[in-house]
Amino acid sequence: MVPKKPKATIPVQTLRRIPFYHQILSDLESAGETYVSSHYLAGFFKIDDTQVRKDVSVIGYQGRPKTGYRINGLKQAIADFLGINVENTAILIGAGRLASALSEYDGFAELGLRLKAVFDNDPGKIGLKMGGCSIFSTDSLPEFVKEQAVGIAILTVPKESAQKVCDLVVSLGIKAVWNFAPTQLTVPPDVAVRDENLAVGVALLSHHLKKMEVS
Amino acid sequence: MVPKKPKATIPVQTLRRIPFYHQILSDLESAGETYVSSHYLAGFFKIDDTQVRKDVSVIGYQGRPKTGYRINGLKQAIADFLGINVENTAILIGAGRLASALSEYDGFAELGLRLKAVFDNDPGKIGLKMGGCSIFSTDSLPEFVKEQAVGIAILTVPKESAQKVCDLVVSLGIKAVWNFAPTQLTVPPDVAVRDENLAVGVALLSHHLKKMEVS
DNA sequence: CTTTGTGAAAAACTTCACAGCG
DNA sequence: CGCTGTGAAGTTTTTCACAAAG
Repeated sequence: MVPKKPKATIPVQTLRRIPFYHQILSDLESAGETYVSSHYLAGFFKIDDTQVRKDVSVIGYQGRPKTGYRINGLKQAIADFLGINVENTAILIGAGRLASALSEYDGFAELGLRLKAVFDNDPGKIGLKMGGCSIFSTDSLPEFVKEQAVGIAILTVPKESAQKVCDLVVSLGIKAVWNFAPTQLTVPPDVAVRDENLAVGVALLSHHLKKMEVS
Repeated sequence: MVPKKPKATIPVQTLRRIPFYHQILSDLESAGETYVSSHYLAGFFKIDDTQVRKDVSVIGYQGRPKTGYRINGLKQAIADFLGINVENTAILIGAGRLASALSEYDGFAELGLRLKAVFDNDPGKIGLKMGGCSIFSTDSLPEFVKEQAVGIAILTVPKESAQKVCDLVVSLGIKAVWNFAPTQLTVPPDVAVRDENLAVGVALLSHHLKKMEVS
């Protein structure tokens, strides 16, 4: 009779899996499905059904024996849990090709991310458009952040300037940094950084290939 | 007196951290440093010094008391361990903007990744160049893979066709898939998939922001 | 009979404590 | 001392076992 379990401490591994659930549920929804089982969801990871059920219980959703989880109900619960319904605002710093690819990425909207502005140092780029936003000079960044609420700073700058730019946005009060530069950033404890480090992908796949050779 | 410890089973978490060590070491090397301590490396993660030393021991490298780890020695050991010295060959499927951003990513070479060819279905793109490679028709993919050894297939196709393309490359014997489409792929157990899923980044950062609001 | 929910057991991962070495 | 290396202890995460419910 108690549908919600706030649960004080959320397992990190669970938190990592939740976005994947959201994506799988979106795909299922598009495919016209309405119910899904923990077993089906577990199949996408190397985990047991039970773990999926524990994860769902952390999210605060309840399924039904025999039928499983209502897809749109669970998807909604995940969205609430993650806060991706609230529409987070974001700015993009560094208007290179990666920025261009990201800004046109249609998944952003679905995840509640709203791109507000793009910044770059190159005078040749200032004034141009990217992903429906104008490109401004990085010099105007402090002013912009003071006027507009910005949730997430997306960094697509060269690795040499990544830490410097990161320090800047942190000093302006931004609490979430999404780093695409191939370098490790250091931030105060109250700021979250997500490193979208391509080296990890290369490394894991390369390791898999090497392991196969041996065995 | 035994410098190497092959160690049968490698902790997954360790495997995830190793690429980050590699990157940090590269940065330190560029900065002209020669030695690094486990304490320094631990500072980039929320982990203890000890864990770093365990990770290094898994890699099979030995440090020196008082001085720490030789940066280029450890970096080399990681490269050997991951197999990124061996130069893995890769092909890119889906010649969109993301592919363009990836193909010009200079970190690939440093990680031993060699892009061999780009494939796309759009006749308007075939024959053009991307990242120093020619763009071929996807129809010619089977033939290409038969002739050339391909380690990694990089998927930058729309999510609707991702699974289909994945099945194709798997059927051609490719054992490592790097998926940039926002969907979950299913593959046989001997094939490794790395999902470079942007939704995870949005979700984790969004959750952090929501958590801050509450507390 | 199938699938969720959950306490208990098992496994994996991290930290502690301290030996060893320069 | 300062820092690595490692067995033991502690914590977190996953799996097992089984009750409950349609």
